[in-house]
Amino acid sequence: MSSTIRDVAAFSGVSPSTVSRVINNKGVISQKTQQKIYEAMQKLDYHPNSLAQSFAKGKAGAVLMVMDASYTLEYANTYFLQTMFAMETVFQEHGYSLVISSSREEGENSGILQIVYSKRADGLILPPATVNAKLLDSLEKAKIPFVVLGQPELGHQPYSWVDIDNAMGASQAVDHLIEQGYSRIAMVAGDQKAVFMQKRLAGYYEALERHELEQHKNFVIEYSDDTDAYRAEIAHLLANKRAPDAFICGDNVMAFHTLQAVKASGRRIPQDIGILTFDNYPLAEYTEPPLTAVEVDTFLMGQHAARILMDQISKSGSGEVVSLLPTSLNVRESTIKRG
Amino acid sequence: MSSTIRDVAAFSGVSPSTVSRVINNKGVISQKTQQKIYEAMQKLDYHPNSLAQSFAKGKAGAVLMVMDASYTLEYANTYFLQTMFAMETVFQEHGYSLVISSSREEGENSGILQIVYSKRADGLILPPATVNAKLLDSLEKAKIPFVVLGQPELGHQPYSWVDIDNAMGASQAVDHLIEQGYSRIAMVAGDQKAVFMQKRLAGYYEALERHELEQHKNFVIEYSDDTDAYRAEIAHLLANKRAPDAFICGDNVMAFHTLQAVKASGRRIPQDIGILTFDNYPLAEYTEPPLTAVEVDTFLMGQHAARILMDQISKSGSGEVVSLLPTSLNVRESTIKRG
DNA sequence: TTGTACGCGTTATCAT
DNA sequence: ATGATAACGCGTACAA
Repeated sequence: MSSTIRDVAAFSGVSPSTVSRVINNKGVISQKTQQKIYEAMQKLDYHPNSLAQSFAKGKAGAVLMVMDASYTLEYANTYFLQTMFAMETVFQEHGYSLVISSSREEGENSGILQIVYSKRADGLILPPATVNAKLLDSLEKAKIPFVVLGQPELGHQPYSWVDIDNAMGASQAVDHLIEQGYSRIAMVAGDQKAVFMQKRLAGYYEALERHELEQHKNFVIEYSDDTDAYRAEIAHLLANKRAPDAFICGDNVMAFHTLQAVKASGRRIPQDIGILTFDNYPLAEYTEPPLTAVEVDTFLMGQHAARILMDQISKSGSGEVVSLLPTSLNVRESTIKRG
Repeated sequence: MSSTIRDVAAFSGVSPSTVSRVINNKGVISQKTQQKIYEAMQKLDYHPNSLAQSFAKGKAGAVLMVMDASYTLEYANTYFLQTMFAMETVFQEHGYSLVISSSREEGENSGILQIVYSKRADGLILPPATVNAKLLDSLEKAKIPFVVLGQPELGHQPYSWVDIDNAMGASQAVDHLIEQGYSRIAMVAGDQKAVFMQKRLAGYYEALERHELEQHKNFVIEYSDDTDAYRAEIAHLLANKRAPDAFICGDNVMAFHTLQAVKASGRRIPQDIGILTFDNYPLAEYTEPPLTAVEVDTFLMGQHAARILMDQISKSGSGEVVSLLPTSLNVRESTIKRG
């Protein structure tokens, strides 16, 4: 059996409360007794029972991060893990531990609530997909703070969230392409119902406007999972006399197929056509030519989310905070038209 | 303030212990009181305080998974997350929650031990890199079960670990290539000090022997991060009259560069040269031609590790278990020589 | 089948 | 600056 606070107290000839004070750096304690107590702890190999501490304080000392299984297991995971790592680092600094749980079924949040109700977590990090009116209501009642990782669907929401500035990313992309001498810029978009996609489109339009470029309806291309169909579409588009001379792609897979479709059409990259992608996955730099990418600092994202949550937990109720993180451009060969 | 077991007891006119029995399905309770208690719990919106439960039982009800930051943040993460998801699923089924922590500095495991000593976890999942004599000793003393995720460095170790059968993967790869009519099979290896790499080499040699093929020393190629140098090396190798006609690559990046080096040399894939890779990352299927890959079921790996750990935790001390998981081959165009 | 009483290890309040 | 004492919410012998 491991030793308890009482053992330490007995060994050093003081009361348990004094030992507790030393452990928590609370109140004032004389140098002498403090010394004695530290020695006793050493001798007895004492380690505070964190479960008992949590229990006594009524604080779990833990944060629950929910991962959206359906989403997380796809591409996004490369990023998700960095985000998680960043958060764990912040929590650790604050003496909190990170608990992971998965939302298995859409809209089924009983697992999350279970943990909240059973008081196993002092705060939550949630993926946008799990957030719905019912959950919000429950969390409100339970008075437990949370931060959403990604911009939520609805307009303004009475809670904190963190996301990268997708509009800025698209805007940067357009600026760069124009600077490189491209002028007929197309955008390959995935699911336009997703908030981040809408933001990217908004940034794209904003930049075109800023540069006084015409907006061509057929320059916004809906990506299709039917690869052959998609490549045919690109080929068709390029055959047009008013074809685009640059593509901003929504993700690496779209970029990959676009790249190959463009090459197949006989156009040279980057001399004839520029290609730029959102997200910078490990293999993006290995394409031919390497892809210029809108870089997303997911580490920073996790860090921000974690810090905001820590704030809410300590100064219980510091209002909702929204954090839009800047993107940056990782310029590679695929868009270098001018030396 | 939320209601406690005492409130429920009072409300339903029984003693707290009876309520406790209902919660834990222990002992025998009459249908009638059981009914009453359930109703009371409902009415009072009662949820057991999991912290108090853990405290009373002296069990954390949690498992700690350590992630090797230096490794995890690289490519492997695509897999790591699936493994984590699988584990979380298993733990959840057993009523355990999953706590994540990162090992930040090499050999610095104070964080892990901190959690163990403070009794925040009942078991551990560890990456091979964290395991050293000192930690083993501490864990032994603390009597806390753990499972290592990946075959450890040293020979036989007195603990459980789970890994994929790397030798089998290499063996399968060779078999497939030979079946397709390739006969001069080279292997591109990364760091040969890594256990998994040694196993893959062993499988490769075993298969060559089984097929009575000669082992050429220069057919085992040490991959170099200096891309240009590596490609030159491949070019040089291919210029040789006794050049390989197939490459088994240690990971997707090696495969990518090999692919491009081979193409640059004017050889056709798969007609002239076959290329096969370990690991199947999202973008592996998007190369030209798509890469045949040794598939690793990381979900299964997590599941096994979690189950073994759950076993150790419940039947405290069921001896060490070693689990080598089968690989499978995802055949794509890059090795289809024969229809 | 149910109730009583105590303990789990720590913190917090109130004295001293 | 330190000690005594009472919680915290639950589980569990033991008694009934």
